[in-house]
Amino acid sequence: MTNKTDERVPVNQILEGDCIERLRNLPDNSIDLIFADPPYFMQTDGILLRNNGTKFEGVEDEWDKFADYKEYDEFCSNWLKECRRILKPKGAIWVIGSFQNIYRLGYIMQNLGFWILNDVIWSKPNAPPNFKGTRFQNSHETLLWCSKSKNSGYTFNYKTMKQENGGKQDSSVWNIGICIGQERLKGEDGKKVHSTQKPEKLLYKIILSSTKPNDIVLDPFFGTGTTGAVAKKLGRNFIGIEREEKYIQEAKKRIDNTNQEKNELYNLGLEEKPPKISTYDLILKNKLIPNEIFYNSKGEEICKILKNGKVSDGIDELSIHDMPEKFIGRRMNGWEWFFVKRDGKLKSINDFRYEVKYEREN
Amino acid sequence: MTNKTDERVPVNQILEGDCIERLRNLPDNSIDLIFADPPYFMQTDGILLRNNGTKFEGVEDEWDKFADYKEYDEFCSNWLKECRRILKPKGAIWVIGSFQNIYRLGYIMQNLGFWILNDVIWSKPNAPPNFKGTRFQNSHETLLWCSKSKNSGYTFNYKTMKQENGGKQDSSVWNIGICIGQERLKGEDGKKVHSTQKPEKLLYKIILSSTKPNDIVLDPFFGTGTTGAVAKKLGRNFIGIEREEKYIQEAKKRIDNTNQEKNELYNLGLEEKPPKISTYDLILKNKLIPNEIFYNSKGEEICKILKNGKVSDGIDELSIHDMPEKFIGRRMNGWEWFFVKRDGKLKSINDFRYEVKYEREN
DNA sequence: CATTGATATGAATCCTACG
DNA sequence: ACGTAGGATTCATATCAAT
Repeated sequence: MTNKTDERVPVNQILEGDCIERLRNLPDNSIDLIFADPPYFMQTDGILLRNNGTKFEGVEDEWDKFADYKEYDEFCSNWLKECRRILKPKGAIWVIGSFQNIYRLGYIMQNLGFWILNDVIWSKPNAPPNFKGTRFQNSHETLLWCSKSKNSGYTFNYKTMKQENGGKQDSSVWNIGICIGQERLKGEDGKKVHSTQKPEKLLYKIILSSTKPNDIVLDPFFGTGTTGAVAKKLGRNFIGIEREEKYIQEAKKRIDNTNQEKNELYNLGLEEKPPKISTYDLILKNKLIPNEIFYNSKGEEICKILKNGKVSDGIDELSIHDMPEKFIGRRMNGWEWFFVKRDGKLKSINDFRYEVKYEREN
Repeated sequence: MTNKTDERVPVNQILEGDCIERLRNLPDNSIDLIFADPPYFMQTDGILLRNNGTKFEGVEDEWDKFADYKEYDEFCSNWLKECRRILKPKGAIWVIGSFQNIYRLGYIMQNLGFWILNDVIWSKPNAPPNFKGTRFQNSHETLLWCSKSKNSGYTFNYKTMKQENGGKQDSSVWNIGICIGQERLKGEDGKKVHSTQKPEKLLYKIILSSTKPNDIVLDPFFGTGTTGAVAKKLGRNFIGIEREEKYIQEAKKRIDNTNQEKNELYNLGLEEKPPKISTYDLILKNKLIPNEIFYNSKGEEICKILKNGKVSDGIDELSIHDMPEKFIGRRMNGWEWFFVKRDGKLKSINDFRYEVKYEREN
């Protein structure tokens, strides 16, 4: 099943030119996810030497220069407004920054109506040290994940991320190394192509957590196309916007050499909701027997199932979700709380819903 | 040696009443460090809560004063302005918040002229989970450490923090558990006094890293006085501002039951600079002999020391810091780079400075 | 081939006291 | 305020040469 496509939305392409102009050409409500890695406005001056006397090559690019906060704020306000316009109602945006700019971005985004879902910390185990010993080593960057507005929906593939995190709920602090080694794109001179290339693992978590297959992921500061490469691997569509020809060529080459990866996880099978089949349906299908006993997970007799699908403890006739409250003081998901006996063993009543679903489909 | 005290500054007391009013009564340029744990703005229900979960009482009966970002921003702008006014020229401020409010705070602080030195992540290994599985577990809070302005000085006890961090430069991500167990204040009913009391370890790192002994640490949202208790332990002075009588009583009791801890680390011996004794002084003291050879650490002959304290390689007469550039291409700390021979063994010229210092003091 | 050591480098608001 | 001289300062990882 593919998403509906809007012919005005040019997917899997890099749009060359000014970020704000290109955004203005995109239609309202057409993008599922935006990842934006804008200039940070680092405000460094002079040169920084390592303790061994070599020069640290930070960001000296023209694209990171702004006159003052006012000019930077205006620039960001403009591209963020366009981003919000083109997002689908249930779309979301991720923005990355560091302490130099992230407080500008967060403030502006809240004022524009974006709703922060999480701020995520990219903790870098291999960040450069503070050579001069003047502050704490700056070993993280910050990501803002926002829905379009306070009450708008959004995609979050909770179970998929839990699985990826070793079975534990994924948290707002991500430990990911900076992009070095083979992954770091280098030119013929052996120097890094882009001064701030992001690691694919970062984009992997972003895209996997908050898109569905075939969604459209837009990156208004595409650079060397990490967003495009990861989107392609995961079976999502991308749109890149980039001004500099040098980066565009590298990105095209990179994405052409990237293939979609076969991995069932990316199709979000873990996110599938249980089949909508009621206890009454299970009785009609002869999965549950009217008046048979419902047990809890410890094998204690709790109540019996009635032929109308409700359960009774001899006093009250309640839904399977309300009955647990009489025993443990709060409502529960009855599908996971109740068991019946089959061949002398406890069997979750939830299993029967999947059996019926399977039988229907085969 | 104690710091100069300003009689208008009431140290080691809790000032009862409205935060901004109390701040207004403090003199300009009188405080070394501020730690602020301000109310944060919960837009979900329109109620303003402290990070410790207690309701924040603004100006009497004006709850809706904080009904939107604008009013919250004004409140923060007001107390932050006062904080900046009362800070000494080389003073600094730490502010803690979460994603709901930290972007307001950071933006306002930058606009007021505060200069961010680091944003520090308090990563909580035992944070409560996201019960509904709707987002990433929010497992961190953010601290902003700022100097009064871009070029103002500040205190950073680099070597002390490096020592505390197992010999490695301390970083901007701090892994500290939330406050539980014995440390957690509980009322007579056995219930916690605060829902999210700050751990002492957090304040310990803040105060130890950025104050000197006897400095004055002000907390305008004092609560139950974690800042005061840790300041006392470390041999620093505190000033608390708190509006609620209940918390003032708890804080007083707590601080009275706290004692200054004896630990040489807190006196910042590690931060001491080498004695200011020149090579010329060492010649006068007969530690160095005019025209003797200076070696590098490999025992190679580099130059000779002249009677005026400069060194000469037969061509140039330079300082001990400039001479290494002729041999390895960059300036070095000559005190650590040069050696002389005594009893046939290499001896660092730096050792002589400590010898002279010791002889002077005894 | 495995191991060791030297070298290179990464979004950086990176010195400070004194005259 | 500004210039100058003194002198303090680095972590993880990849690569490559040497053993």
